[in-house]
This record gives sequence, structure tokens and C-alpha cells, in this order.
Amino acid sequence: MNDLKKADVFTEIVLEIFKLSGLLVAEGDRLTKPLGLTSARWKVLGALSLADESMTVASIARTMGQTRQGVQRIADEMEKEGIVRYKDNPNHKRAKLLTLTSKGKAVFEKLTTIQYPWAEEKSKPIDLKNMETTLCILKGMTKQFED
Amino acid sequence: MNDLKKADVFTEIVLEIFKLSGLLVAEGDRLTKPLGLTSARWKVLGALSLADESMTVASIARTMGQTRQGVQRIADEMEKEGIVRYKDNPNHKRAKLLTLTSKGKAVFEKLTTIQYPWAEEKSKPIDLKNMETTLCILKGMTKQFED
DNA sequence: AATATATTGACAACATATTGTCAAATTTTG
DNA sequence: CAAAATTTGACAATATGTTGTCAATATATT
Repeated sequence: MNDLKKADVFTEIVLEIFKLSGLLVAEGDRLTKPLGLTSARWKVLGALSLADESMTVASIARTMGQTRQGVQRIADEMEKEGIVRYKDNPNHKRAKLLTLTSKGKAVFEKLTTIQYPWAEEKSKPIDLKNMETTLCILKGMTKQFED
Repeated sequence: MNDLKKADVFTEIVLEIFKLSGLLVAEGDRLTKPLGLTSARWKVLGALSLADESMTVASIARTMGQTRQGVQRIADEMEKEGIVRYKDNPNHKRAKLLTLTSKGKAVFEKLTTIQYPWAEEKSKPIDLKNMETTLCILKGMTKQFED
């Protein structure tokens, strides 16, 4: 019986994630627009910045849970605009390392000053402990699908 | 200080939702493929079935957190294949009601027999109470963005 | 009732993301 | 070391989803 309930709640979570993801993409587009960014670019820059090191397109795709082709397109666009650049990779002839240019760093800084107050406001009504539980569960779900 | 922590966890949750959503779409495509469905179709049929009544395209889009144009495209495709049909709406001349055909009902039945064991398996390692907390938090986040 | 405002479907353009395929480079296996 | 398997970037096709615009319909306001 408990397992049935669990499957139901799990399914509801999945549908809610679909919904919320769509809403968050829209919110991200709105939020990043003043900087000439989009949700898709935010995701790539976020992965790059979170890792605190240059990464290959393929490794970014893996941490984002997306295909490398999609990431490649976004990265190439941002390269043309001077936000990122490809640095030679001593360990791999083809797989170059994506890094933030100084312009890219500046953009990301500005992004942070917009994104952070937004996160502060939106997280205000939510209990910290419950948020931590949620993050933990989401990561657990992710792990089940990323293999 | 607590507010800073909350904003950070909130941001992490957002990024994790982006990631998980992508992985779940892929999983959904895999899962529904044997029935000639896709994740996008599953979402529409799910909304339709969950409401337990016929709905207009616009109302489905609202419950899904997507644009009505996107839903319209999927719905029109499924109509051509005889999975759904548009029924006249006594309350609105243009906004017809989307309903499952008998074929559609059969497809959705089969989908359930695939999707349910999947949810059971994937939810097995997760604690029920924590899942309920997660669902609650996600719904709270949704509510903040859907206005 | 008349007018203003919202919603809705239709259509088009575009952004985002997945799938498939190929060849080059790398890593693993024997 | 050689062969096999995997990873990677490039390219193309397609699916999915958003934005913008328009006219028709419905709803709210006065």
C-alpha cells in the first residue's frame, strides 16, 4: 500500500517538475534579458562558473543533463559575442576548454546581482529545512536518471 | 544570514530542476515510445486525464505552465491520429473542448501500465515523507510564478 | 446597452533541445 | 603495442516551446 502511495506522489512530483521547469525558463528569460542573456545561456554560464574551472562542451552538457549538441550551439553563439572563448586543451586535441572572457566575467557578475535578490525574495516564504530536503530528493532523482 | 543560505539553496534547487526536467523528458520519451507517444504528448494527456473532464487547449496550457500555442500544436497532431478530438463547447464558440477518443483512452490505459511500475521502481529508494515535503515545496514555488 | 478589457485560436518566426550520423581523437581492452 | 570501444565536435533533421501579431469571442466596466 505504501508503495502505491509512493508511486503516486513520485508521479505528481514528475509532472510538477515539468510545469515548474517551464515557468522557471520563462522567469529566467525575463530576468536575464537586460544583460542580453537567456535561460539557456544562464544554464551554461552557471555550470561553467559553478565548476570554477574551464570545461569542455561535453562535460558541461553532462553536468546540465543535456546533449552536447545543444550546449555546443549556445556556446558557439556566446563565443561570437565575446562572452566565452575556446582555449586549447593540453589533454585533448579536439575537445577545447570553454572559459569566460573578461567580458563574460563581467556579465556573470551583473547576472549575480540580479539573480541573487530574486532568489532571496522567492525563497523568503519557504522553510529552509524543507528546501534542503527538496534539494536532496531532487539530486537523488537526478542520480537515478543520469546513468 | 539565514536568508543568504535560503537564497543559495533556492538557486541550487532551480538549477537542479532544469537538469532533472531534461532528464525526465528523455526518460518520458523512452517510456512512451512503444505507444507512439512522446513526453510532450504525455504531458497533454496527463493534464486531460488528471482533470477528469474535457478542457480547452488554453486551460490545459495553464495547468501545464506552458503557452497555449505549444499545446495547440501537440493537440492538433494527436487529433489527426485519432487520439483526441475537439468537442463543441456550449460556453464558447471558438474554444472547443479537447477530449480523449476511445482510442485515446485505450492508449492512456496502456501508458498507465507502463508508467506506474516505472514510478514504483524509481520511488522505491525514496522516503515517502520527504517526497511529500518535496511535492509541497515545488507546488509552492509554482504558485509564485504562475501569476 | 455600449464600451473597454481578457481570452482564445490561428499563423508565423524563432529559440531551444533531442536524435542520428560521421570522422577524428582518446581511452580501454586484450 | 594493436584492436576495439568510447568520447568528442561537426553537421543536419526534427521535436518542442516561446514570442509576437491578428481577428473573433467572451467578460467586465460604466
